[in-house]
Amino acid sequence: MTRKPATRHATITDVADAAGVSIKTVSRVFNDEPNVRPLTRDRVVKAALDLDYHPNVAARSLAGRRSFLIGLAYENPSPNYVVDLQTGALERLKGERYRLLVLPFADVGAASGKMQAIARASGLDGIVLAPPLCDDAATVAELEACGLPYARIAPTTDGSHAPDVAMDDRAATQAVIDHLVGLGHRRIGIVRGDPSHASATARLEGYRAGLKAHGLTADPVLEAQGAYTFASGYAAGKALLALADRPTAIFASNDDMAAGVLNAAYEAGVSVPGALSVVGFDDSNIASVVWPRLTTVHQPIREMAHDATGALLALIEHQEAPPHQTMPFQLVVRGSTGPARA
Amino acid sequence: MTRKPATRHATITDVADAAGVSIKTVSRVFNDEPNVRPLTRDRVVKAALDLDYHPNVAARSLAGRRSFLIGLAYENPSPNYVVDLQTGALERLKGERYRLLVLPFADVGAASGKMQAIARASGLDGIVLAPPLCDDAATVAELEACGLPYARIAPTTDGSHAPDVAMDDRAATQAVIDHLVGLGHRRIGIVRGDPSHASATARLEGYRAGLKAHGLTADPVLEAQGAYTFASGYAAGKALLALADRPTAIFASNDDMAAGVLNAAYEAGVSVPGALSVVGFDDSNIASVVWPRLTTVHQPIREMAHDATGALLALIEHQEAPPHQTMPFQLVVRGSTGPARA
DNA sequence: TTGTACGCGTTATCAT
DNA sequence: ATGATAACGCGTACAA
Repeated sequence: MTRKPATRHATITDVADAAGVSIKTVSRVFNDEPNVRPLTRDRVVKAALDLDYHPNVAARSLAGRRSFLIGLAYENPSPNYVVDLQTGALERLKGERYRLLVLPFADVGAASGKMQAIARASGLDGIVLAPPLCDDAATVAELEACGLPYARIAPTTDGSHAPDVAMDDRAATQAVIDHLVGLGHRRIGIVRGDPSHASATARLEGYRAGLKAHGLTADPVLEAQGAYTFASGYAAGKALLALADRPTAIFASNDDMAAGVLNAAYEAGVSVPGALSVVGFDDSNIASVVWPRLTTVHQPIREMAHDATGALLALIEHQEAPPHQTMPFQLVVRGSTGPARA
Repeated sequence: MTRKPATRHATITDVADAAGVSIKTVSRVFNDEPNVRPLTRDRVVKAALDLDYHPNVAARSLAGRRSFLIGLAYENPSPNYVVDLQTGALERLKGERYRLLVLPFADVGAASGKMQAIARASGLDGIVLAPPLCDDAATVAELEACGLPYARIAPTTDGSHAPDVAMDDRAATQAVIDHLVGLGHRRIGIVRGDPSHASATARLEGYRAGLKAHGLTADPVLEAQGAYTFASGYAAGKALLALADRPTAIFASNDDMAAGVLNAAYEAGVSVPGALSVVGFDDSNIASVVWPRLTTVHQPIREMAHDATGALLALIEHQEAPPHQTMPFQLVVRGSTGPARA
């Protein structure tokens, strides 16, 4: 077993010496700055290659006053959602000098008011806020106050000057109701999302508005409370199916809960979509993994995370953000919905 | 709209002045070094609080020659697995000064040979390697050569001096076979995992050894190839069920594929567990979300990630790693397995 | 127990 | 187009 030689890594000075230029010129080359002759550039590049030189991140951060680190803050119980989020952000960062720090929180309370401290402790250049943090007034106010650049993914509330990439949850949910009513359903239940997520409210509103648009009256009994988790969907589904006058269709405010409803239906011996139609929201991985496959609203989380990250970069580098962006939603009809029984 | 005041953050010098001490003393306080009178310490702490002082991460990294950044490298198609991995690592880091950089790779090839460059580009102090990267000879050799501290999660191969937290995949799979044979199954199929994952081989070996232990001969026809994804499991399940002399039980090398098999069974009108028993591996989120719930091997991924991260920290800070650790596995029997038909 | 002085490897300013 | 030199904010010998 050989001892690791304490090889000092090559520094910018080494490269400068080897290339016969000053360190400033090397710096220019590595920062794609103008005013360096192609020939000089080549010499520097070659010297760097020879010496296996890599700029020191810490030194760059210290001198440049920026870390090239951005955070992705979220509080979401669904692994599928989380991975989509990360993937989108990471994809945008590919090829950039920025790196991503993931910042999961157990609940909004754990993040609220501490965001600035976390950002400084980690030396972040900016933060991408995913639901429900992006809708937390305290968090937004804090970030706004301390001037840290941030962007929001799928916010449902206003009151922020930060760039964001949103989707119209309310309209999407209305489209769900249209679909179900079109299949002949009249008694439609809902499993509400975690009330601390603003999206839960938007979807509930869309549900009610959808019913109203078709001349149906919302029945409080059919509005079961969930928490965006599989277990909560299962429990809510069980309750809904135990109703004397039970619904022929259930809209779950996300896919994980819809999967729970599906399970409750199996247990109750209610066939889907024969005796019960089920709709989810998100079109996350799980929607295509359960049986029958879920009819759901496709929410382009990856793209949203991607674009929000891009907006944040623009904000950091040019102090200006692209305009507010709204993504189109799309109802994906699969096997879990069918005509209402005559 | 108020303009953000260009407030220079307080530095260690400001705190030193305010507390009437030297910067070295402040440094001592913030690094929990001995030899500072309680009274002095209090003065420093108070001054820091007043000035809202937070140590500058970049300066610390530069002067201290370490970034307090560790990477978590993986290549895994299952969101559930990935989130468990991250959660475990993050839990261990809670309260420490270290931060986590996630490093997902599209495939081992994308990581192989580039790990060192990535580490230097991001200024990592160390890396946690998850499957299948932890079993990639090139990656391990590279890390070994450049002397970057690393730890491995659930490795299936040897040839590394790094600490690791493993599980006996082979024995676990044998236990699966024991369970199935105990239920009267004789014709047992397998959906193999992605061959680039060493775990796929270990599980295949366990499968074969399990059969042999019960005097059963392995039938190549029953060894379908999968890739650890839902879709691959679905395809493999379909193929297995289309066999003239089809299996009465199928062991899928991970839960995602087991869910795929379940879907294939539904489509083929084969009832589970009535006409077909299905077993997964991992006990990831999806195992409890499909119907029927999957009998599977519980792999404590979070704990493994947690402990491997801890081992890495020990390696970084004390140049010595805790001994190799093996986690116990556990067969979780749920609804997807039942007695073989007479 | 406390302080001084230097170095870490860059970026940035201002010459040239 | 290029270079000299001063920050950047902190850790660390070494001294007191």
